[in-house]
Amino acid sequence: MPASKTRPKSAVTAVEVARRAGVSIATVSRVLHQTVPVSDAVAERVRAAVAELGYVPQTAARNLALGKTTTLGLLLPEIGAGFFSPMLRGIESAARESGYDLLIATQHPADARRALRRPLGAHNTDGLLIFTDNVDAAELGRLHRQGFPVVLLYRSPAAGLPIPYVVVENRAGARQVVDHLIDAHGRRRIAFLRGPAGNEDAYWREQGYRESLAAHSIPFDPDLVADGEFQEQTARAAVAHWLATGRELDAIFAGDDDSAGGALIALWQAGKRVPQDVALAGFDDTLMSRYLTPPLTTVHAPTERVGQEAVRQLVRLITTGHAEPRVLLPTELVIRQSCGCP
Amino acid sequence: MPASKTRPKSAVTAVEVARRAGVSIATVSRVLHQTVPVSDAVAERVRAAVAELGYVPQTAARNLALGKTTTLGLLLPEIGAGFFSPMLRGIESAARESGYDLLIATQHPADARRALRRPLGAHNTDGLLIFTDNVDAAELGRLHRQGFPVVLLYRSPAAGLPIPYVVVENRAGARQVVDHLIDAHGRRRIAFLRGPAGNEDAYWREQGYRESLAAHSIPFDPDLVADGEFQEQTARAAVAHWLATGRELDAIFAGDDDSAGGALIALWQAGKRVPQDVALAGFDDTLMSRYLTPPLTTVHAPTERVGQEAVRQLVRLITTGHAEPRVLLPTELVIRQSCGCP
DNA sequence: TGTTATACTGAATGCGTATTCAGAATGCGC
DNA sequence: GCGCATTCTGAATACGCATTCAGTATAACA
Repeated sequence: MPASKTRPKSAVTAVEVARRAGVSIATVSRVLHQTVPVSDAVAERVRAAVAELGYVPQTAARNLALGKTTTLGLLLPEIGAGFFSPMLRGIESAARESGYDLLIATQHPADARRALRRPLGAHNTDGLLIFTDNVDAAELGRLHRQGFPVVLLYRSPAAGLPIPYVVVENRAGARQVVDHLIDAHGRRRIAFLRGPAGNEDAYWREQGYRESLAAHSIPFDPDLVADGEFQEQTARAAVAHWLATGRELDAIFAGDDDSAGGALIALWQAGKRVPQDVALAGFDDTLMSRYLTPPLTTVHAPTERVGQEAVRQLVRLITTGHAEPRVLLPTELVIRQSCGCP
Repeated sequence: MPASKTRPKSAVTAVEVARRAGVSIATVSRVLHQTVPVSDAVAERVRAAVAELGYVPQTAARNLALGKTTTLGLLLPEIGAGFFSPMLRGIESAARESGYDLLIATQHPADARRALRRPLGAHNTDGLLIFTDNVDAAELGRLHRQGFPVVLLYRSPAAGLPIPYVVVENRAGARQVVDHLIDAHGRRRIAFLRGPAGNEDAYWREQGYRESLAAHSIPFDPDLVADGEFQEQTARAAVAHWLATGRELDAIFAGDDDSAGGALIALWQAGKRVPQDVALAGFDDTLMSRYLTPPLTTVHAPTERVGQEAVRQLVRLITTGHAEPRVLLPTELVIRQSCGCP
């Protein structure tokens, strides 16, 4: 009896249920899964035994026999960053609706050994939702080659890898806010707080920004672009620097709401009025944005839906082998007061 | 070959590694787990085979053989409520450090059938972190009787159940803020926005509030207490009602930051200045609180540490069979401007 | 060189469930 | 009342890993 002392003997097994009901374990299984008709009398006896003993099939054994886990893996860069909350809710609810459990793991930047120790939860889950830039293309390629179901969130796969992904309309959203700043409020010196280099959201938001300027014949001015890194502190410093060096600007489009918050602080500290002196807009529509003073005009990203949609695609991929190659969710301009609207 | 068509044949098993390395599966296992010395030559061959084949032990089989899952279950009432973010981060990081995976589930109020279908992840995890009021005492008792490791978060077990739990110093924290409003700012008509009935945090915060009043010989006035339900909307309505009916008050202690946010909106809409006319304080120190105008004086709840500590205790319980019956984490007064401080 | 201790290794077994395959019980027609 | 089709049911097996038990080769010693 290997490991007999470490294993809790309390667990009720199908054998005991079978003995109690006077049948074989095969019949127990049949009653539980309704796969083959079982005579009423026997079924009733089995059900009674199950109830009395409080029998619950052992997940590990079930997984082994079935060759699947009914579990979805979620790989995040770090947890609890505020931004993830709605996404997590979407993922959790969609997973539950589909009957899947949710296994969460985070991948920290300098944590390569973990990937070695347990390659991304393969064999541990039926599929993987990946939302992190720290999984390199090679790793993704490996998973894909093995036919392991993967869906990417907020990120497209490296060229050539046909891995389904779910993203939001960053470019169009950015285009819309900047258009609004120009068209509705007549701003033309619009600065941009860029996101982290290599970040896809950051890239497309900048594209939208440039596109809007171009459409309004406003020349792109590199002096009006700085790195906000999607971080409050960095953004604050960048804006403070602009103001200290007398940079002329009448609006700021922040790459995300966090950096918008930082910009707001810097503007306030420099005695600039928002939106009178400088109009401000962000991106994401996080919880915080409506609590800022003035409330932040921003672009709503359907984060919760991203989570739901990703789960939906992943489940499709697992069950049917096919999924939408790319799901693009619309963003929506949310007008509050920081842009100058009443 | 049962289920041969549903099971992916791609998975590399220990048998293949063994064959390739010219050894038995026993030796493969020995090399991987370093339990028994293996000659260098053989070990090297095995390691090479593992690398070439990309072998990863099948979790389900491993769990079955070992009788444990190395996974912690987390049961939440609902996910992504902002408040959970830091807690989740604490839980995740602590779990990872201890080498455990994290399985997340939510328990929705009217979801009794789920509890029947799969009783709380027993047989699925090695232990459970429970943070919800929807698990009744009977269910907890059942788990405890089975010897299944459970730790409660932000909640104490029903009387008599010796289940370890982790909570924060609600009473002392509340006492401190109210003391501050009275001592530092001379407020004496201090209203209280109570949390949900039956919620433990809500209960102890009210106790702290009453205690402070009593210590300052201020009579408790039921007219200055209303249900904020820890919700912005409800709190806003309650405060609006107070103001509309001319209730006299010079300060509001909100049971949590969300209701403080609601109170702030109601005060602002009624033309009351904060903190000049009415001082305001909250509880929790959520991300949002420093973005309010004026920044919210509140009580910092060490939410992330609660998560970490709960995991630590749960792991102790799993590995040693014992844990601290009760962990009480300190809160800390965070003074910003909404109370009247400069 | 023979003997014993030592260091490794492989065959066999158990974990608990789902499923297959063949056999037992039941019902039907004649 | 017998044979045959039809339902049901149980024994056996596979899933993949970890472990035990019984070895076999090697080194140490006399």
